[in-house]
Amino acid sequence: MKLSKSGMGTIRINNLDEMYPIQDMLLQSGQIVQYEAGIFAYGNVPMLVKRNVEQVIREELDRAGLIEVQLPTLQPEKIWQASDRWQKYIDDGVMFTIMTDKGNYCMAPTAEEAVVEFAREKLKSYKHLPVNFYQIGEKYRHEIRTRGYMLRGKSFLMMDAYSFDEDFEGLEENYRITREAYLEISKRLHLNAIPVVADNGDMGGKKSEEFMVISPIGEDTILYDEKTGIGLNTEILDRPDYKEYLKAEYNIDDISNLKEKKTIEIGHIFQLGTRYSETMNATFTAKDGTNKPYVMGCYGIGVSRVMAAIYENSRLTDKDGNIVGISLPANIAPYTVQIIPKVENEAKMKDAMNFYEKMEGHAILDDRNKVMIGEKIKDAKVYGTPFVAILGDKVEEGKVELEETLTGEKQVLSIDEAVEFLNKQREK
RNA sequence: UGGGGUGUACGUCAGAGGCUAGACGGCGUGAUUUGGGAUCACGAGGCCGCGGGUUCGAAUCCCGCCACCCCAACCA
Repeated sequence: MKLSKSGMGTIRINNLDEMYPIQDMLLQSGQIVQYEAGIFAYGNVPMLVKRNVEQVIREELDRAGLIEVQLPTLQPEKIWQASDRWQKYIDDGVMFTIMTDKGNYCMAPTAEEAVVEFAREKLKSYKHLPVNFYQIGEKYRHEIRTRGYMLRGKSFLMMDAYSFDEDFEGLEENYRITREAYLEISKRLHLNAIPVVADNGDMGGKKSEEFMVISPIGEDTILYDEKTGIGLNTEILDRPDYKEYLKAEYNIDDISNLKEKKTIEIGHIFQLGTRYSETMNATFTAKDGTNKPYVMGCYGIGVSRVMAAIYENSRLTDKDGNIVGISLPANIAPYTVQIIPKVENEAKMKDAMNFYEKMEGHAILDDRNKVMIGEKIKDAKVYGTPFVAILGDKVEEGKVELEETLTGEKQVLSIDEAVEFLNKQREK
């Protein structure tokens, strides 16, 4: 991206929101625009960050054997009538509906109905199972209370997967595989997600786990065992038999290690069973020739929420702890480096163009005229590139001064060395 | 949906009955500058959230509404 063509002026950040400083910075610098509570536009960089998050999720789910599909965002009333959730969702007020004289529709708040409709035409025999379909698509929920900018909006990007099995043993396996993939995904996103059993620990029947990332901006609270890394629902302590229960289920006997931690819920996985397949009459032919409802699971990750969490984790501070910018992880940052040439110096400008082209789309070039270099160096902190490269009078020709924004460490490299070094950073 | 907070310029915010509503950024023009948020000059930009009231006079006081934010609740 060339800043001279990006419409960017110079940016000065004022008083930042204490609770969500980075998202406020995105707002003040025009990288996101709020239309009303919970509805945002994404500028180039946040949009690409979100896309990179998607890509990590995609790669890990594909590796785990899930199949990507795309289900409709505009969903007809009839499939919701089939599962008996149309009126419930309207009464709850969470669904955006479109009523026309030729039929009623909703903007997908979730996709259990849509996926059952999708699967029933294909999965007719036990021979076609197991399957786990996933999609990454926009979801719409009329949240009465949105929260934390993009952490909980009315329109948000979600990865939602739905597994289909013959029986509960199959479901257990699909669930286990997806759960493992979730842990890999959270590692690659630099978010240490802890699975927490969501339903009071009543095992058997329907199991569900939330993936919680410890964060001061979290909206939930969990009990975290600092010794074992196990996360627990705070409601567990309300059980009369909690001591025995913790020992039996988690082998925890020292409760003093349990600490309350604020967390962000980035994902949730469920063993659904036959609730949807039965009500929607979606069946397959089993080995014994009888028709049986699918045994289903569903699995969600809040992609835009993950993006927001990554941003809030990427704050750049000065010696006094003031927040001065953003430094994204190199494997998520769409641009690895922001190149700042001295524009008036023709040789440096030529070097910068050369460098920019060799970065093959992974660099921002600050080629704006009439902006002083000092101002550019300051502006370089708001797009979150993990590195800044300065080509000024102080550096000899053919070389760049490369600074890691997070640590402030500087090194002088030739352009080719810098390209190689930066490309390697992205692999991490 | 219960409790709390805030609405004044593009942004952050002053202004607590009195004349033409301010500051600092940002934006525009010109000059001087040019490695860690330059300086000066000039300029554009406001129905002081909306509606009603009190008053000679309201951004300011009163009533109602709306919006946004936060806490609970719910969710990814």
